[in-house]
Amino acid sequence: MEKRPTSHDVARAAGVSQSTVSFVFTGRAGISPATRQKVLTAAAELNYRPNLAARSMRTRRTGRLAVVVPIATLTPLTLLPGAIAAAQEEGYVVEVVSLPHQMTERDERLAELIGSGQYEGVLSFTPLPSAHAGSGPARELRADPRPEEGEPDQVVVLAVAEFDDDMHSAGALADALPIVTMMEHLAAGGQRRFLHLAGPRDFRSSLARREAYLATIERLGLESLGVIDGDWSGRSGEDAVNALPDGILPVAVIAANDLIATGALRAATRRGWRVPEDLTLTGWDDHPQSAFLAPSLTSVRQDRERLGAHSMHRLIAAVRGLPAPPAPTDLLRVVWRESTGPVPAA
Amino acid sequence: MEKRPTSHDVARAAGVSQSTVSFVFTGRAGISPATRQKVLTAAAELNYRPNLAARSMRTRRTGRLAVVVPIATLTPLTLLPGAIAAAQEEGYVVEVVSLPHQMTERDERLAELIGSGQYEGVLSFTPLPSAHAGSGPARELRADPRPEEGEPDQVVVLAVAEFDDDMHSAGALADALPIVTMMEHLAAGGQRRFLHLAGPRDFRSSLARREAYLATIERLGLESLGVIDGDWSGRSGEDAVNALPDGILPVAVIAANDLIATGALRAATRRGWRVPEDLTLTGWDDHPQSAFLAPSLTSVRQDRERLGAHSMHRLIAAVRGLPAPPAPTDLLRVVWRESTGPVPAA
DNA sequence: CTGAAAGCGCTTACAG
DNA sequence: CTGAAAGCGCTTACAG
Repeated sequence: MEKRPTSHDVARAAGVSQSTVSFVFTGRAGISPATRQKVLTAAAELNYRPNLAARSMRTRRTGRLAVVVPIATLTPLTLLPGAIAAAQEEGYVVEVVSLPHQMTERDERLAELIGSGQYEGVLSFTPLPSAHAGSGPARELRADPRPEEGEPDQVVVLAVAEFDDDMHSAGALADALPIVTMMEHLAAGGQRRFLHLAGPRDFRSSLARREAYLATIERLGLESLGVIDGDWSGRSGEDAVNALPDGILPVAVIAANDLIATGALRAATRRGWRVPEDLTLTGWDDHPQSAFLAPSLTSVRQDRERLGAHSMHRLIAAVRGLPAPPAPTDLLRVVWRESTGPVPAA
Repeated sequence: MEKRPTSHDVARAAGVSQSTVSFVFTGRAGISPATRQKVLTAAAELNYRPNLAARSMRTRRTGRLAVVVPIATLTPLTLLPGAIAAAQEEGYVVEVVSLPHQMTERDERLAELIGSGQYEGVLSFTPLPSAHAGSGPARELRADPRPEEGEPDQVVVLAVAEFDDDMHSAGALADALPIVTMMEHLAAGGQRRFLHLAGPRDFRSSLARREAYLATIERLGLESLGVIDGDWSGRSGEDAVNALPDGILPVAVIAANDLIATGALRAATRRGWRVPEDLTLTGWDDHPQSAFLAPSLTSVRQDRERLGAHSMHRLIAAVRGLPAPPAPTDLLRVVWRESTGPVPAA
């Protein structure tokens, strides 16, 4: 195993100075095509690649971004492929850092990360402690670009707490719009009585769905049996439906996610309620299994790849001091299935 | 925003030479406790942190590992948290790199990655092209440690194609053992007729389950209706059960994963077959929804966090030239539920 | 259009 | 036990 060739080696082989080699590789203007070609040929021959540590030392730019993920939750991981691909396209490398669960440790680790000088930006898939919101060496960005020029040492920290800010900025309740769509469809089909199996109150996505439900009940003059709080789990859906009194059928159940809906379906089946004749049911997330339940579950599909890519583009824009890119639209789509009766024409 | 302090700044503040500061931070022996303390105090005051790019340039070690994930598949992502945490504990930083789907592009990108000099090791969650197996600047390691000393420039590339090698090395069929466990239990309960809904033949995990199924049929002298190939999808499970002739009940269906099992359950329900009375059913993966199907699905739970951690430890051992750590055991556990009848006592 | 030279912040023999 | 000095491989004014 020989030593890696350096720009000096390339320079010698090409018969030019070392700085010329550097100029070629940094794409600086003013190198004659002939020289450029000589350098490139020599470099290819030697299998030369610039040493990025050395470059980073001079430029004081690392080209690295960190993505912070909570170790316990897997859901945010599904955003990773899109985010990573987006960063790679922009010439960044992304490191995934997992944060401890315990609050104080977590804050420490995060502070260390931000202060390490290793990253130009940090994207958090988990809510940030308030200490990092707008103070200290880091700033939490919402939508505004970096205000000042010429301070590449500033680390941009961006929390993507479920992308709520962005989605909300795209129009009130935009992120819960499918709830409205589904309810309107069911109401048009004759459903008058609704029930919402909600997620936890401390998730903004959960709150948005709840609000969309309530607003739609109000607007369309429907009857609501209420909102039953849950914790995203199948158990909470099952318990909720088991606790329902007899004689409330027919009812349209709007669950906050597929897991809750699956639990609800299980309970309804056990009680001998027919779906969709007695009870219609909708979920959210479109898990792979949902299409194969009996009956198959109407749900909402999210383009998580585009969502991940968008969040990364937002971070990179902030790092570069550019305005935030527009939030993507059409990320959500209702997938109609048997649990809501006849499938409407697309 | 001031400049980051350097070791010179710390030296000046502590009244020692710059090399002494370096010695303290690299943990070199032979620094008096008093001096050490002075340096540490000054460093803390200035909020000094060694510049890792500079260090990396001198030491020629990057402290960075890459994890390669196929962009389209999310399953391997569930191994990430464990792998990342393990690397962090060992003092490495891990970058996640997504590979293009197209074969030739993919190989190029991988070669570039390996040759980039940026990583001390590469862990692949996707099978590697054969070109990288044992030739070129990279080596694919299976279980043997790095043979030679003193060549830190060598990049260790480790493919974790479903961890098959490792699992197999832990004992033949160890990774499909739960299939045996489940079949023995069902046979003990009186089931004589079995059917296997398999996954694709080009997955080693799928093959192992198939072999375990066939071997157990043979060993216990059971009747097998055959093995029906599938593609891991719910559709393949649904189609398989729909295509079954009448009059084969009772039958014990062993599905290669939960998705196939969910499709099979749907079809069985549609045909009016009672589960578990007429047909018992098992899956694999223990998806969150599986516990809330009606009936709930017996499945196999994998400790993916430990699996991810193990693969990372294996890579790190190889990078350091140490022997491979022993493969973890007890990573798989059968979760008994309604779809196989009365739950056995734990 | 090209080159000589300084310097980014460290580590590490080497000398004391 | 501590320090002066070389050098890792680059980028970038500066001079020609």
